[in-house]
Amino acid sequence: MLRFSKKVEYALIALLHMARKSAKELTSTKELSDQYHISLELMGKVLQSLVKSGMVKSVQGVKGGYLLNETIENLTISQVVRVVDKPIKIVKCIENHHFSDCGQILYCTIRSPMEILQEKLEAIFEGITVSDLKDDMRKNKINSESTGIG
Amino acid sequence: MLRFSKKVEYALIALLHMARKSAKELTSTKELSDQYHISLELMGKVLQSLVKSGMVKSVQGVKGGYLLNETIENLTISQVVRVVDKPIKIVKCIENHHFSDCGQILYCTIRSPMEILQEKLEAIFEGITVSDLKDDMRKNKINSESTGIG
DNA sequence: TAAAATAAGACTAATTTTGTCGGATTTAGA
DNA sequence: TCTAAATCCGACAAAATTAGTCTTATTTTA
Repeated sequence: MLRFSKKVEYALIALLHMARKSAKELTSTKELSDQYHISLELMGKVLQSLVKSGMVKSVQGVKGGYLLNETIENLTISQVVRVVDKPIKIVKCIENHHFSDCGQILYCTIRSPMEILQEKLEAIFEGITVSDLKDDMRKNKINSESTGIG
Repeated sequence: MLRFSKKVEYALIALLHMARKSAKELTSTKELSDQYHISLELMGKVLQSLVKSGMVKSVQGVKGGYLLNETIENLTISQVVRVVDKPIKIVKCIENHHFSDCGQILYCTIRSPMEILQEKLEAIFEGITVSDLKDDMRKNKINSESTGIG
């Protein structure tokens, strides 16, 4: 229906992988690339954007690698998507108010409701942390349903 | 962050347009194409898939056109997306259980949580009808937040 | 019969996503 | 000090998806 990019998948896999290690243990690009069959270069780039965003720290040189800089409870899916992809909107016309992309005012019959939908989606992505992924989210499922957060 | 295809946009615009007319008044492809600056052929194709799905009826020949077949309260965004796009999943590996696309079992560290996320997203799309779009969803916003439906 | 409309499939173009390549920098260890 | 293994980074290329076009057929009103 709507799909995450590979970059997002790879980022989540990498973060989860690191989260499952001890706090000081490094993870290399090659290790992730081998274990999950991901292109070394692509995996590297994704990790580099995670570094830029401050989510992970890098250690350069031989025996270098990456480690989490944040507690995984603080890392939301929303942040990850924003960091490795562009912060794309559900429809183009709500992106930076590009009215020029709309044929005319009437085109925007759906604009306002789409903005609200966008907020709802973001609320979901902000409500899920990497920690939830680690726990498989299952044990939180009933709870989140009853609270209406998801 | 995640984007609807143009087809989905066009379908929603078309359905909304029809919903704002009287029940028996026809809407032609040209009318929509002109008013919203949408390619005639593309708009036509989208309308044809709406017909196939039973959401709208078509009347052929001169003075033909389309009209809603369902009450807009019954038409959810989820249905519209499924009809004009493929029912794409948030990650590929939960689509028809294509395990072959996963490098290995461990690749799927994120599979199970993604399935749950998928369910949450679908719940949102199923919770919004074309009728909500017509009403601009604003008046329903506070209500839906408190009920947790959105 | 002509014109205006839907129906439908094949094809092309544009865009986005995904992956590759080449080289630069950093650093541990022999 | 040299080498190897790692991060870093930008440009490029390939693949996949999306968007749009073209052509032709069919339907139906006037």
